[in-house]
Amino acid sequence: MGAERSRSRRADATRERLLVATEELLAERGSHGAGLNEVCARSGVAYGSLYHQFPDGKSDLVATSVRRSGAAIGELLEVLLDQMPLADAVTAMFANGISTVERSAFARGCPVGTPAATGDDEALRAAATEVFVRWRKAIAKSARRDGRNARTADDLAIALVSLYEGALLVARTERSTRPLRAAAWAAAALVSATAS
Amino acid sequence: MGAERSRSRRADATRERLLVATEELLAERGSHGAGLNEVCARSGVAYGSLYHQFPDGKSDLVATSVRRSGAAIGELLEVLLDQMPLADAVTAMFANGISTVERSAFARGCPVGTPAATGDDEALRAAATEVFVRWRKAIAKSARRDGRNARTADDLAIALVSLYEGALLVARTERSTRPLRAAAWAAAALVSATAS
DNA sequence: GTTAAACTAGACAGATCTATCTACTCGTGG
DNA sequence: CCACGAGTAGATAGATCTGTCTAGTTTAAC
Repeated sequence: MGAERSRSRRADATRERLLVATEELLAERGSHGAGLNEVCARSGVAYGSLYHQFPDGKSDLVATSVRRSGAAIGELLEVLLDQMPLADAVTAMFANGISTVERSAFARGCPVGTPAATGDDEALRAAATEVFVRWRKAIAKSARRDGRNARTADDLAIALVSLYEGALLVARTERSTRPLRAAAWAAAALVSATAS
Repeated sequence: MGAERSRSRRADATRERLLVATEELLAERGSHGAGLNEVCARSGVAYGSLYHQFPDGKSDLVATSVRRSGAAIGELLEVLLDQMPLADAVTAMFANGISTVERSAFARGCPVGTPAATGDDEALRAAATEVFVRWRKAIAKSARRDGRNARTADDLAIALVSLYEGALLVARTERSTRPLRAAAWAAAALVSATAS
């Protein structure tokens, strides 16, 4: 489908810089707090270039950023789930979350969940939903492989995604990794408690 | 401490209307998305009155609102934990969350977690932290009463709060109560899995 | 090398945001 | 009754936000 029109290297680099800056700002302050002026300032891209790359404006930029961030995390998750048992992969994902908030000195939360929490924009909401569903499907697949029935696997997957998002939110709010460590422990307990 | 200066009935009513409107808007769109113009429009209070009641402006209003919402939920939680076993109280809190998002047609999330997710304001962050700590302490106390050791009780309490916040976020994003129902199931499983 | 399209650049307009300011009304104590 | 402070009211200022516009630069095809 895509029919991705080819873009020049320079344009690709501009898009990339814009998306990186947007992702950072969204993870820090959500969609309303991420102003396009600051996106441009942080990325070093001129205001006009933004509207050339994203003709539908902020809504387009934000939805694209959420999809991109979500896909990156989803790929990591899928690779981990292919390489190790569910419990270990989940632990690794929480460790990744800890690293994210620590590296940013508790400034950044989840680049998907944070904007989704405040979004009144339909494109953003749809993009975040797609991301959450992808994550959940990957987890549920692994959970079924361990012998759980479909319903249990789905519920477990949904709960793990919710726990991850909530723990990131609380950790960032409290400026402590403790919520993420406690959630990682709980996630492991949950995985083993639901083992067939 | 407090030394709460007495206020007239009229002033109290004005404060109340402002706080109710602020709480709604914060639960819908977070702190950056809740404009003071809209707070006034929704509450029917004039702009000037807002700055009379909350001289420190938005920061003051938002932090007060978060503390108030958090205290109300905390009181409900504490009452439930006094009246029934931990597992039942947790289930009731999730049912309460389901009712919240359903009544607002998935427009509103948690009036504490939603603004906290996007807040770059220190007063807001501190208020939300206080609220989370209060909730967690109530849960941990109940968990210890059931015979869990202090560490397990604390970790369980933190995880349950995170799960609640995350499930509200995901449910609102996906416009479905399924995440909250799955999280309620997971919360119950977690409580029973950690029983001594 | 020339030309057209893709891309970059920043000024500008209109809306909205927070905060302040002055004028007005209400309620209560003397 | 009246005077004074508490509270209400909305206009206004200055900053910031999104989106548009026009002009200039780079890239790639011929």
